[in-house]
Amino acid sequence: MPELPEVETTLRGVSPHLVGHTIRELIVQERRLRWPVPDDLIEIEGAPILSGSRRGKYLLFTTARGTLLIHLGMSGSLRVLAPSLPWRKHDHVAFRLDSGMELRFHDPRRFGTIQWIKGSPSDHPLLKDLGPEPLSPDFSARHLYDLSRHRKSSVKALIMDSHSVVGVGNIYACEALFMAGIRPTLAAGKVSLPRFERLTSAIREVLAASIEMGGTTLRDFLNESGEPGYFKQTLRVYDREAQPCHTCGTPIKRIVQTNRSTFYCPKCQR
DNA sequence: ACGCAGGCCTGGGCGC
DNA sequence: TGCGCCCAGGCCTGCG
Repeated sequence: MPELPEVETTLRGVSPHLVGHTIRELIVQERRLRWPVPDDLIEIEGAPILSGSRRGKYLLFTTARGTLLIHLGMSGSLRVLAPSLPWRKHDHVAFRLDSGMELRFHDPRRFGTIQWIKGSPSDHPLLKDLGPEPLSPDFSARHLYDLSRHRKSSVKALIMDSHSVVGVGNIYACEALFMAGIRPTLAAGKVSLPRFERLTSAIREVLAASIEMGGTTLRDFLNESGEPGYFKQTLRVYDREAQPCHTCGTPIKRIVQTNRSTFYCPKCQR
């Protein structure tokens, strides 16, 4: 489920339950995630959580001893619930809190990650080379333009590259390119500065709007309602192969780029 | 150095 | 109903 808006929604949902609280007990049911859950994560027991934040799709919870990093991969989710609730299949890790609740990590495909970072998170290998946050002022048309000169790969690959900008997954890459009227296959190096202006605006817009809608999910977040219902209705090209473009009626095309599905309108996107 | 396919996993949907 | 195949919202690694 998680693209950036879902990660942000998750952060907002779990943070109030974690920040200012202490993890009393760590329970690891399955340590085989993308990388093994590290042994020294046990150090989190007894250390009050000082803050929660997000960097790209990474969730960060800081303590005086270290930082808990969680990535949800393709299928991960977090819930705060009563420890008495039985473990579902694919519940892998639980953090028992002093509040009597627990944070539970669930991930069928196990592409997710749980790491324990000592020292500065921004120096961590997973974080140190990340590009700007799409909703921050550091993310600009000029930034993309400068990065893209002489790049022969596609503009879609550029915006999905976390060195360029974080948090733009396959869905929102497709959607933003549609909004900007840019053909996903276009070589990044051939996109003009004005077109990058449109593209950066579109990326900001689609992510911000989606986070807004994540707000609806926020309320019932703890009941594991899971999938936000806003999704399908909002999407203008993603997963709409052969269906008419909302703007011009032309059938939406599906192609494969770098092993991922790309959806676009062959008429509106040039 | 750069760009891309492969691989990590499970589950859902489809055609036969 | 069952089986095999394809596909999936991410991202690191290693190859050419």
